[in-house]
Amino acid sequence: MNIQLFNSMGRKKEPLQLRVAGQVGIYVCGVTVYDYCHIGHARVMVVFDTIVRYLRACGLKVTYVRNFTDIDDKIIQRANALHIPFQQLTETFIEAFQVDMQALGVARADREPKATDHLAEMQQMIDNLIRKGLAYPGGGDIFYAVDRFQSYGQLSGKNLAELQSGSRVDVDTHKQNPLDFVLWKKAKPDEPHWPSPWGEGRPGWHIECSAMSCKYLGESFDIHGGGMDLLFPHHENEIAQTEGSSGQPWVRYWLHNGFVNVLTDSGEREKMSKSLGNFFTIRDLLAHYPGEVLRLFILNSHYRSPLDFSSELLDAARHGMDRLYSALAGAKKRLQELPVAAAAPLDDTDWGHWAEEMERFLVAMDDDFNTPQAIAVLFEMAKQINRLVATETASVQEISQGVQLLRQLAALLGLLTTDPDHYFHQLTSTGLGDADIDALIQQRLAARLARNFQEADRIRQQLLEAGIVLQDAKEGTTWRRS
RNA sequence: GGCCGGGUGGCGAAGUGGCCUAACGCGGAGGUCUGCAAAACCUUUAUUCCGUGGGUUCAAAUCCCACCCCGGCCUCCA
Repeated sequence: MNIQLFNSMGRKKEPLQLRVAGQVGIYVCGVTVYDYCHIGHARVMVVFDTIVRYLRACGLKVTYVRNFTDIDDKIIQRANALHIPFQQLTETFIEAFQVDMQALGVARADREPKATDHLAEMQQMIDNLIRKGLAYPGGGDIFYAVDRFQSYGQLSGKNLAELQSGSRVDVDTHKQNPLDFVLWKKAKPDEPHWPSPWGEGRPGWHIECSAMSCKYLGESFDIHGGGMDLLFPHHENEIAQTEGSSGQPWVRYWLHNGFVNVLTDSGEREKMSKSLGNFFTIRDLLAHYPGEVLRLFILNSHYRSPLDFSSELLDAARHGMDRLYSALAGAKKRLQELPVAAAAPLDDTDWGHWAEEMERFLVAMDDDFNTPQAIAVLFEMAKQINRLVATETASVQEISQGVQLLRQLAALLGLLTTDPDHYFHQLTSTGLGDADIDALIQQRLAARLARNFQEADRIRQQLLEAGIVLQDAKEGTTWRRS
């Protein structure tokens, strides 16, 4: 293992050196559950899912923690607007999140803590901060005093003076410094609230990640991730809270993924976000594209780069995905069945002629998780497999080994996880069932045998209009959705 | 205003000092196969132009300077 990763703290690539050899703790800021997730959320989840898969493939014991923010202003607003208890709202969208993630092939995290289950831990940390003189009460709220935390601004590369001069925040009169942030909010009427030593209220946003990550990963751990927009102020504040409270260095590596942009009607590109209302939900997209296509779309750009979203680009990703599965389909036909991916660790297997491909894939992933380069290796393998499949004299073992490695590497990216037949047959919202399609194929076969090509072409055209593409081969005709 | 990123072919996207006359994918063109197709395969698609202009170097898409443009953060946001 020779992983280099870009640390937002310091803004440069560094070798991954773990606190405890062979073990990694990783915390990723999850979603606020008041609405369906959009493609921007999909990006974070897919990116960190891939990183976790890769770390595990490298033989590391990973503990992955991903939270749900299930109490905040927007949740309260939305729940009030719908006249339902906020828990009902958050449970609905936690459930929706899980469904979406499964479709995207995002594995469950080892821990998926909710903020409202950790009030005690948060209060403990706030109490610590007060006792250490880093937090103070004001108007019933508890604030963090940023200028009492020495290295405030280190992560985002800002200093307090710069921040203040550009501040757009309405200054709360109870704050000692405009940049101070709230740890505990005094309850307002009609808001959910919990008892605390400082009166009824609810936690501020930043404190949950500090409290929960420490609970499940300890007061020091290896990797903390999230979207680029969380870098400031969220992660900056998390550091101030956690290190302020524990007095220890907290996170070793900060990873931030870039944004998904959308093109506006006027052709401008802007960040996709809930507040701008310009988002595409994962759910809507899954109605038109298999989850793996969304994954390929996301991973075909480096995780730190901005990612432009459009349906044309998704179509291109689907064609690319089709190509990979076509190679599998061809090999399956030739081998009669697809080899099962071996359970053995990647490095221990003798991949014969394919050793170079594996090496290139691993080198790409080692370099700050360069998935675009890793994907390029997959496409090159697909091409070689296609070539071998078309060569009468090719070694069956070589094909088999290639397919096995291709699937094993692709699986690290969450790709090629299903059977090609299933892949090509899914999402045919044509009204035609498999049996109908097969019947039409039989009719067409009869017409072809009778050399009635006009009728055969008519049936093919009929199917095409229903979204089905036929592929004639010596062994028979197969179909896939167009 | 401050602070970060980024500008690579028709599109997306790697590459960040010599293997770059620039990976990979999508799209396009021609061909093989096919009754015709589709898929696949072969050939081709940036030939001193890697935003613009300077500079450093034996050598730059890659380093430095200036400029232009785009995006983000500085308020909730993945």
